[in-house]
Amino acid sequence: MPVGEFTCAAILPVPELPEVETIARGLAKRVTGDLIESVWLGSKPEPLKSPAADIEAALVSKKIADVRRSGKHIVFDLVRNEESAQNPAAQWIVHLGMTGRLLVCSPDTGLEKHTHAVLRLASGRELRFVDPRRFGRLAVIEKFTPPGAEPLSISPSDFANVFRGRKTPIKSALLNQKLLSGVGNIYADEALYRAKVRPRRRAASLSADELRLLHKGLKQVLQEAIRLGGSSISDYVDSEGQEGFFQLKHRVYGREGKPCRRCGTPIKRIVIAGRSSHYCPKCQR
DNA sequence: ACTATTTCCTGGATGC
DNA sequence: TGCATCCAGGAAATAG
Repeated sequence: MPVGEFTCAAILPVPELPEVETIARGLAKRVTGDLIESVWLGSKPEPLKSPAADIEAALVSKKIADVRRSGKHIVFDLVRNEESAQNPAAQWIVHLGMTGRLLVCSPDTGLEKHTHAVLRLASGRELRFVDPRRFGRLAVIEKFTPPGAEPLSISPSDFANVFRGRKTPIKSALLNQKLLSGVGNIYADEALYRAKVRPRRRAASLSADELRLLHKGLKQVLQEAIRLGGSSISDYVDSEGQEGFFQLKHRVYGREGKPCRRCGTPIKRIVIAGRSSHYCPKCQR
């Protein structure tokens, strides 16, 4: 499956901030204004963070006023049919975990294995949640607040403060959703490469310059990935879900042993807190 | 208050 | 060919 410089993650990436952004935009285009007529929730308790009855009660007879991203969460603003979009009665929160997908399809489409939720829409279509590995989560809440700061809007000084005094490796700090919301394994590695910082460095040991570079590199790589993902939204076909939206050329992630694009040194792979981490031993210090 | 480790879960890849 | 084993990783739970 790996094709050229792309890893298999290019075909079915674990959704991080840019992927979730792309998915939320695609969903917003397709289901905004639609009415949820009924809800089916499968498989016992697993993917449900709220009780099934609560989810059903919150969704049924609500109109989807908006779909957007917050961290790695997809937020559906729900309003009662006759009400305006201004004051959502509730929010449906979807976390895709590693393998979660939201499909908009015709009711005739065969139910995929591991389908955990089906929303029947007034337009005649269905919105389905499929998640083989079941790390994804569904919840309803009045008003969602992300645990950490948005990497795309945090100020440089707030960004620096996030890491102040932290002894944990910078890689782990980047992955900590209570600090920053939305950064996953791929973009953490890619941002550290751009900042020329090794993933094992203690977060607190980064200089002001390195923190500036890390902030800039993180924003750049996230925006680039959103841009590339966004360009393929127009290719969405109802039955296909969110396929093929990811086209970023990784510089380190999944490139163990391959030459650094900057200096040719073989990229190293190490494990930090159980997560694979990739870096250039020459460019990153 | 932090930090590190373990656990959940399944499909795909690998090895014998 | 088939079966066992390993590995991927987001985030919550647990332990220190």
